[in-house]
Amino acid sequence: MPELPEVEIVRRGLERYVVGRTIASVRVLHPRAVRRHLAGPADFEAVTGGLTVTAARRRGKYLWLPVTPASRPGGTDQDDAILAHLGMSGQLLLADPGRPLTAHVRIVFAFTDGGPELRFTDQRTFGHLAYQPGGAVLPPLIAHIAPDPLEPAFDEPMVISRLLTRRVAVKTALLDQSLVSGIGNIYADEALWRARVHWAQPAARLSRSRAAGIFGAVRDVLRDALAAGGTSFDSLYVNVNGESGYFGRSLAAYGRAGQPCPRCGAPVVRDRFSNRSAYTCPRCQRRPRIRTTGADLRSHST
DNA sequence: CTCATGCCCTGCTGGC
DNA sequence: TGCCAGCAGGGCATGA
Repeated sequence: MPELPEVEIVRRGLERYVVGRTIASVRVLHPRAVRRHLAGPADFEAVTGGLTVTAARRRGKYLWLPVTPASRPGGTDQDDAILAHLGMSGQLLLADPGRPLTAHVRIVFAFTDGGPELRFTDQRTFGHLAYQPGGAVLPPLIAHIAPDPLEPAFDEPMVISRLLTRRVAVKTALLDQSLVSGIGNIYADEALWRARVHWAQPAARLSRSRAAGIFGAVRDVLRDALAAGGTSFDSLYVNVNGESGYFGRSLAAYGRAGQPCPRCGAPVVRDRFSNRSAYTCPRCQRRPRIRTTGADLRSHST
């Protein structure tokens, strides 16, 4: 559920409320939450205790906190980092230390100032944290994650060139985090709706200008969602203070099967798309005559 | 390298 | 009322 805008909202909360503070102790309450920290939960607790958080960074849907020994404030590019991915239902919530733990709290960070704890809460446990030595600039675990459309390193002409070699559906390519990061099911559908391109359009059959239109729409929808505080369907996605965003009411296609397209009024259609869903306006987004291979060939309207 | 598939996980919903 | 199937879905391992 959390995609780039939602993760960025969380990052800003961490920047405001956690950066500059020193971790006193860490408790891992569920080992799965640190499954990618190969040395295990006890090691995660041991290595993170006593460190000062110097920044809050993000690429795509990943975020990380560069840390430095409390004795050496400031931080350098060689510092380590605590990497986080929220998965489907992960939250990083501030809570006063006296407050009882809510359901699904997986990791608790307490700070030396005695102020609010940081609690990694995750119902479905698809999210995870890991300690990344030398990961301050770019954690090794995410070296394969491509720049996202809102960062300076995003090279649109290069990404379009790569996109145009893919024979999969354009939506499949947009969801490939090694091509472009930060886009999930919601914003892929919303961007394609804005660009008037059908999800099943083979990427390689797009014109370069059409592809540029898609990335323009991607940037627009990500920025709009960010300005609205992100998309929340329920209490699963919230910022560090537990507050919901309100972009959900601005969605044009995603989750709106049977409801009128805001542009032309035709009922939005839901298709099966590799064990997920794809929402399109059947009038604004014409289905390609030639379909792509594999799962896309077998997809069908419901 | 590209592409497809299955798995991880819990809570909610709808059908019977 | 209870049970179960289906759905939500990001990322990674695996195999072709």
